Amino acid sequence: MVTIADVARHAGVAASTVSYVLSGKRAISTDTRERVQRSVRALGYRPNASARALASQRSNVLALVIPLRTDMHVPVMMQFAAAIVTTARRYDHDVLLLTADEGPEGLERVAQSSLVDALVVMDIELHDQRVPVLRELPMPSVLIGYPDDADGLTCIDLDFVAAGARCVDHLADLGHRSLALLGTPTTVYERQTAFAQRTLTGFEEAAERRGVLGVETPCEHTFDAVLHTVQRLLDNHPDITGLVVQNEPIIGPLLDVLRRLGRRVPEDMSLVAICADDVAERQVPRLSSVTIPAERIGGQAVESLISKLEGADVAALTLLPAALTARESSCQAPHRDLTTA
Amino acid sequence: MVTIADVARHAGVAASTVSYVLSGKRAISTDTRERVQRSVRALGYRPNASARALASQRSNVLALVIPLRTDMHVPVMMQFAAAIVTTARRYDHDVLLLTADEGPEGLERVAQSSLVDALVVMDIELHDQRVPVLRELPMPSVLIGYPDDADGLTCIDLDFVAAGARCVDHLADLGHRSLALLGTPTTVYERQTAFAQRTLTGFEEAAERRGVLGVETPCEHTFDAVLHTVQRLLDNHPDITGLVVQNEPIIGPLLDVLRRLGRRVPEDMSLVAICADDVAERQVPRLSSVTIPAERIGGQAVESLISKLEGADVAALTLLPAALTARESSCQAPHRDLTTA
DNA sequence: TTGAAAGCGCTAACAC
DNA sequence: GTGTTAGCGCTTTCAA
Repeated sequence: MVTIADVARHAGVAASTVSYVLSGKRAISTDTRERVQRSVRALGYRPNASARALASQRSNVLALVIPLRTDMHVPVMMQFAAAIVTTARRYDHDVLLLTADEGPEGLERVAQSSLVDALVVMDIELHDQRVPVLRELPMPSVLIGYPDDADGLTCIDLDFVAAGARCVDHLADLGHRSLALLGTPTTVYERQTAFAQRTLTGFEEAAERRGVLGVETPCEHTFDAVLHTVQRLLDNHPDITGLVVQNEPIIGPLLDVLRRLGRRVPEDMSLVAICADDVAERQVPRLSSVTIPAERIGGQAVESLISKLEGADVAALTLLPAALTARESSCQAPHRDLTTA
Repeated sequence: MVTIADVARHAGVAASTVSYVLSGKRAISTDTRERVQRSVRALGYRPNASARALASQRSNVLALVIPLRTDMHVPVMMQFAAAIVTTARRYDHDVLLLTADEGPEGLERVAQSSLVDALVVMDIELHDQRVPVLRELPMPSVLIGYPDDADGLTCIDLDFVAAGARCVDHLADLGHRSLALLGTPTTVYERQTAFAQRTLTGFEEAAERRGVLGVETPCEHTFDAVLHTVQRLLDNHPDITGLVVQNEPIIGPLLDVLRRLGRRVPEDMSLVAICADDVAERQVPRLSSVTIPAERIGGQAVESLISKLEGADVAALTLLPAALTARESSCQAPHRDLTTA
């Protein structure tokens, strides 16, 4: 292994000079700098990460806490992870992967052992056990998600309340009077996962405000679950003409089920999804949707963290606006036969 | 920050004694051990990861190189990642997440800076640029995937040649004479991704051996792509009655397309997928499939790596057998009208 | 503009 | 069974 001392000897300078050339933290004469750089290349020197971290009190590693549960095995998680790793690398940081089931102790472990400099935490619940822990940790963190008590924490997320409301408004504007939210699996609500709960809130409030019926139901990922859920929904509420879907894996099956039940999309049933744009666009018909800007959220989470590491202040809460793109799956509500009313 | 010296002082012993209590690397009297453990708890001591890594030459971190490309944004990757992280934690290791597009330099970077002790590399290509690099790296690695020149490397994967062949055999046994492999997107083949190429090989060899027609076609992830690919396939080869699918995201759309084209599954068209079991089981009809044992592969990859770190020899190549589970999507080939032959 | 030297917090060889 | 001590490879203060 090549050490900084080897480079120093080769270049005929002190080890500290090599260090300063590499870090740029003090002025170096052009001659010395070039000599050192040549030696670095000649010897193939790579600074030892542990030594550097020990001396500088900075590991240049961020923790990423991600849910690896089955009810969350969805492509959008990969998009978040990709954005976070890519952005971290741009700021010369690496990413340590933690699963959510390590729990609060996992956060304490990596933070208090100085394995990482900062944390990105996903899959936030409204009353998240990790929130008080994060608050006490001696290092910055960013939550992707918005818990109930976010005091003293930095949160970034899509404004899911607005997302739920935006879907209702879109459908209500088209004349739909009875809507349903087809949500995530039950376990996600039971955990009080923030994005799901907030969407519910937005959906309810908007339905109330617009004076339309708003029914909510969770839905598991199997085809049969989709079939039965939709059947029950339409049996109990035959007037429903508008569906809001927040459940990526069931989108394909759902379209299929509606076809089987003889409901044309959008003529008989309008659909709006909350999902990644590419998912919405590769369906037939292409879905009207509120996009989940995973890249932007992930990228901004890392940038906030880097800013905090540099001592800057960052916004406590960033809720990205929920933009709806109307595509082919939603249209004017079917004409209601007023004589039967 | 609480250091080992603080604990030593509190317990009235030398720092090295604390270290030995923690590591168990030498005998300690019960009395001393308990006193030290009490001090550790009382002070909330956590060993500093960098200091430990620097002194012991072990970071206790594994690198995981995973593809975060769009053509790979599939749940099975999450399953691999989950298994790898979970198993690593069981052996007291953490996982550093690298994206495949860091390339060979990324591997050198984390290895030569001693950021990690060992590497798990996924998404292997037949002629993978990283293979020669891994061979020269001063630390163990395990490939999930099987490149052409695997000399001196440790590889673990499903036996995809056998998987492709197993699907053909299953369908041929049922009397099907014309088969097609509906594969991954073109880019995956262009990169010569190992699992896709080897499946192709197995499919071809088995078709040849069984004397049946075996047509192959890539397929993108959009609904339209599936529709056009299948249409073209059936136009060019109207005799095809058996389909092998190796493309998780299109499974739903494919079933839909076949229905639209008036082909009942399995009566008119038998289907066998190469995918995770849960995906196969949540379709209607439930799919006959060769499972991708992501948990087992990921778990075993980490265990091999841990063994190697401990100096043990491990098998150079582990190909897990391809087991086919017959479900509802495959059956006897439809009766052929011999008069038209 | 550069060098010397003191740590950073831990492990492990050596000594008793 | 336990303590002493010399590093691990780097950063950064202090001094020149």
